[in-house]
Amino acid sequence: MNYFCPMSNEQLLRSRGLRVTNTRKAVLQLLQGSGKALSQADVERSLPELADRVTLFRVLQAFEDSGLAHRVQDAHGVSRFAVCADTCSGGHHRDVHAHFRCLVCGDVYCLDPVGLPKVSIPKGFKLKESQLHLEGSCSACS
Amino acid sequence: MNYFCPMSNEQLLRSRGLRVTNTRKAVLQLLQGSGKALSQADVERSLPELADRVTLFRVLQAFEDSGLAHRVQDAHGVSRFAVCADTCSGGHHRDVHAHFRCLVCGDVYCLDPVGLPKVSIPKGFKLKESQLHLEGSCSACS
DNA sequence: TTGTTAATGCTATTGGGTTGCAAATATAAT
DNA sequence: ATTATATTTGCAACCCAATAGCATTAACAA
Repeated sequence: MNYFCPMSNEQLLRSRGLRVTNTRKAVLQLLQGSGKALSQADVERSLPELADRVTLFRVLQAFEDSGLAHRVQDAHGVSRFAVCADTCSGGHHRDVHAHFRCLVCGDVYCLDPVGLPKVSIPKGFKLKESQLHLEGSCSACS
Repeated sequence: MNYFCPMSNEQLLRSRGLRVTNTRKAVLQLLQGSGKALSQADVERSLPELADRVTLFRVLQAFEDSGLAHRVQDAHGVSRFAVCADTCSGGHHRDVHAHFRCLVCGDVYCLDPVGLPKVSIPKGFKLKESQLHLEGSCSACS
């Protein structure tokens, strides 16, 4: 069991086959430090002058592709990114993601995964992944 | 009990406080006839020359606002619209929507509402609505 | 240190979503 | 039926997220 996993951000990036760059380290650190999912615009605002918009776009995409972070859409359909909870244990992804969207401030929070409710899927359909989206107001906006 | 409800589209529109126009009738009929949720682009493709883009945008928005249809986002965050299942019984909206997104063709299907799985919401958070998104491949794409 | 491969910056484009305002039209009032 | 009023529509214009192409730069391996 791996109770504590002091892997550095550099190791983390390398373990996913990503080269270590300033931009990636900074964005990864920002995502780790934030308790919520961040949009690209959030990153640009938090780290102005860090890198070009397109670069940030590709960095976030690379994080998703490599399994370092996952993508979730806010109430407006804009992509937000959050580091995966099981970062240390390897590429093992969860099947059911749960998120809470605040309809007032727009913030998106990751919740603990939950069990999939009994749903009857039409014949011939293949289920790959499922997400639960809860909407309402966060503690600050309630 | 209202086992059969032969309300016309015009009555349906009027019952929601919407004026009856050609565009609204056509879009409503299209949504009713389609087994899946349609994006504005889908509507434009199915009914070219029917109306201006902005008008379609507002028609779909009016349908959502009035409770005639509900909005669901596809895998790319684009809004899609589907007529509410309980059209006849009035404005009574369901709390838990379930949808299936096909990751291959992008189609979105409405599923029967399901019970909400037990989720622990952080303190101070207020839950208003919840949606379950299942992703995979539909029968045609499997 | 050098060669190879990946990452970045810049420019430019696409597409969904959106507002403001004037013209057209559905419905209510007469 | 006619007129008055409140909605709806069309058009032009705009914002922003998402992305492709390509030359340049930087990371890493040999």
